[in-house]
Amino acid sequence: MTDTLSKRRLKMWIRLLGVTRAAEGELREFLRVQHGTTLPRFDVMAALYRRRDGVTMSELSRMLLVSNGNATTVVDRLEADGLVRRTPSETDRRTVFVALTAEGLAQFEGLAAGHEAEVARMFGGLSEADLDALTDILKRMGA
Amino acid sequence: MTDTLSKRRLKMWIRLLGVTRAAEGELREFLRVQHGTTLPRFDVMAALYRRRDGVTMSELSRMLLVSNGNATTVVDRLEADGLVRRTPSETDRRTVFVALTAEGLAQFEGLAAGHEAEVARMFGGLSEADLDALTDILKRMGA
DNA sequence: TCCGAAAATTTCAAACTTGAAATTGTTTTG
DNA sequence: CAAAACAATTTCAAGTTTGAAATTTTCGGA
Repeated sequence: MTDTLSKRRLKMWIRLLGVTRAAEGELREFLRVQHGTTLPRFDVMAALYRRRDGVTMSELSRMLLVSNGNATTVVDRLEADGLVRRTPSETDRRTVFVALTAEGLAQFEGLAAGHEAEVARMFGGLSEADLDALTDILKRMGA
Repeated sequence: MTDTLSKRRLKMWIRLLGVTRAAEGELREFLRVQHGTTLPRFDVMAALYRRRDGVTMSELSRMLLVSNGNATTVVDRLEADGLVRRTPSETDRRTVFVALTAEGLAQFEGLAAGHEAEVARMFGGLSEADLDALTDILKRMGA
């Protein structure tokens, strides 16, 4: 007796969640042990590294798929640690731009190589064909 | 100029994380709006539904890939709401078994169908061939 | 047996996260 | 123009999550 299509989608989702959580756990441990930082802090810094000239708080929370309130607290902490800077917009007084400080940029560059190596290690079992197939499917899932 | 293999793995991971977080967000909203509950509560109840005769706290946190302390907190709340029951082991006084109560079982059965439908809806764009390919790759990622 | 290692769970502080409400500012529209 | 609608951010309470430490119990070896 084979599963319904709906049940197969559910099982796939459970497996996807398992893989993702396991990988997140390994990255969290890597960041904690090797660099004394956390995944949410890394995520914010990575987003700011990708958009070097600064993003608004709203853009940031959309990029990371977290709530505005969450972005505020993580940025608060990074700002208190001098890794990130808030700059009010000249043209719209509601808006704030966030960007890495020089110190934040330096710290992130120290993290990024290790992070990439860790990800490559975790998914080292995937061939290039696997990567192609997976990326293609994920693109369609995102749409 | 093509990416290194390592960079391609990183991009795949970022995409994977995005898809997973977006799907989690939709499920969270579904559970909140339609059923007044949360994802962590659902996850615990689903694990207990799958292992109907009960699991230890340690098994539970291993199944969900969360810390022991986290499992304790969520189970505490579910227990206070009468949806879950703790039973001390007869043979090992360190061990506690957790199981759904009748009320918890009934509530979960009301949730599960909607949850499955929601997952099926989110991933409706995937063909059976996609599901096969994805499941195969995810299995190898887990190992 | 007795003791130290290991195991199961809880406790705890700190951080993270959400979603709603509050605040402040901008834009649209009657 | 004034008011209402809309937008960006922060604040807040409640819940979630982690990782380490504490507690209790079991187990293995001298």
